[in-house]
Amino acid sequence: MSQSAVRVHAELRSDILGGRCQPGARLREEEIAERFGVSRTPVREALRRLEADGLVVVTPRRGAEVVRWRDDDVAELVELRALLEGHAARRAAIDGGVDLVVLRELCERMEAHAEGDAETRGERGADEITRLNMELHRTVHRAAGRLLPDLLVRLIDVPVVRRTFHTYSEAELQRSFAQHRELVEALAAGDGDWAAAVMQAHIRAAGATLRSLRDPEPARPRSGPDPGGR
Amino acid sequence: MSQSAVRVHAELRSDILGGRCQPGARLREEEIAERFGVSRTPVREALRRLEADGLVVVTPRRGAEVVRWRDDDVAELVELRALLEGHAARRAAIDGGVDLVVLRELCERMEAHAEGDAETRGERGADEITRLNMELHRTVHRAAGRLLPDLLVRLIDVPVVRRTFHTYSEAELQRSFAQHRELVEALAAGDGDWAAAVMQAHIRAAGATLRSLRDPEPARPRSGPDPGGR
DNA sequence: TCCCTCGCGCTTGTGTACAAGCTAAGGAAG
DNA sequence: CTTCCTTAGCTTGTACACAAGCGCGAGGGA
Repeated sequence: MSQSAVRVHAELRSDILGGRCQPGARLREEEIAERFGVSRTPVREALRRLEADGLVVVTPRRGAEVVRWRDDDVAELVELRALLEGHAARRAAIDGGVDLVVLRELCERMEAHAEGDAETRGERGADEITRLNMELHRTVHRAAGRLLPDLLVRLIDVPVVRRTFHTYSEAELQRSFAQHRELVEALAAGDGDWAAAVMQAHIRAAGATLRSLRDPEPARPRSGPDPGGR
Repeated sequence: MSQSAVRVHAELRSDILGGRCQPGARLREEEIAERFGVSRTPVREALRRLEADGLVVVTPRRGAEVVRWRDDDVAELVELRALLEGHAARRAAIDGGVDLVVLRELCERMEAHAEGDAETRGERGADEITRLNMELHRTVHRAAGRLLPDLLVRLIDVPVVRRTFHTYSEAELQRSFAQHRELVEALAAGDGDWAAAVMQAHIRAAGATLRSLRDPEPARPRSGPDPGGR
């Protein structure tokens, strides 16, 4: 799985996370194989890995399709992230094995990226901020243990989470940055409870944005099974 | 992946969980293919799924080997199980969507299996108790959400956890059963904090047994990187 | 007009052959 | 005798071909 399969996996993953694949879209093996100029074998491998990542659902004789997130799933997602990332922050603060220099640098780079006017920043800036933010969180997770990061992948590498920063208002963005700074401060102080609390607030704030975003969005006509068609 | 791959996956999984595969043992594709009378293709699929389950580790050009658990991994495992299963119990108690009848029946069947003398019970009885216990826990998880059960699979379907009941003393077994009963009572009462506390105690008690078990066991000479070979 | 059934086509599941890379053993040189 | 290099074998990665199942549409009958 070293060469082709890895490439296909990474590419498809990026497509799904970046929203370039509609939720529910079928992923036919041969089509993907043709697109990447490889055979179906590495494609199958990539799809199975995406399934393990929780990004696609594969049904025995029907193939793979991009996973669809329901509203209650999103609510549970936020709940579990708050629980686990809060725990991660506490452990990182207590164990003291987290690299504060790296964290502060990530904070600075994020803030620098947001410096420009929100209008001129565009999608590209939001993508970069998203990347840096995920890197920051991941750094905390790694400091908290070996099993935890693998568990959190399924909760964080999710389209729904990935798009959050694209929708943040200026105020929400600033609050997010402030929470990052406070988190670093709590970690530096070795205060587990403080770190956990900040992280929980951070996650739940993002959750609130997500919720308000998903309510008023009738963009797609067929968002559910149409009830009685006549 | 519907027929052969599923069978191979299930079989290998059972072997690993049952301790019939040494941790660190290499799993060569052709060997397995021959054993099951299939080609390497479904075997590869099964191995990738086992990797997703966290039961094997596959290195790019070296193939798959049964995962090895270090002592700190086990400690973290207990920590995370206490956190997540505690949360699951709380949610199940609050939401009230858990089937108490099923839970009580599982309790009864477990206790019935333990009725016989510990000597006459043997391995077979411990296996059955393990199965029932996992079914009980899983029932609680399912009542707590849709994402949580998938997350917990990686923490529960683990050789070390699976073997717990084989090592319980009579007293530990009875305490475990009592905690199950108390958990059901807390769930019936809809008391989230109570349920979470019982579950946490239940998990951590098992963790203590695990710890005491792994300390005095110099069975394998090479348990670590031998320091200085001369 | 509606429903049931038959059959065709598309997609995935599996088997097989070949290519590529890693490991380890053996030989030659210092 | 030790060490490095070469080569051979083994194992995984990929391509390709065939088999099997499922869905969907067309056609016929009630």
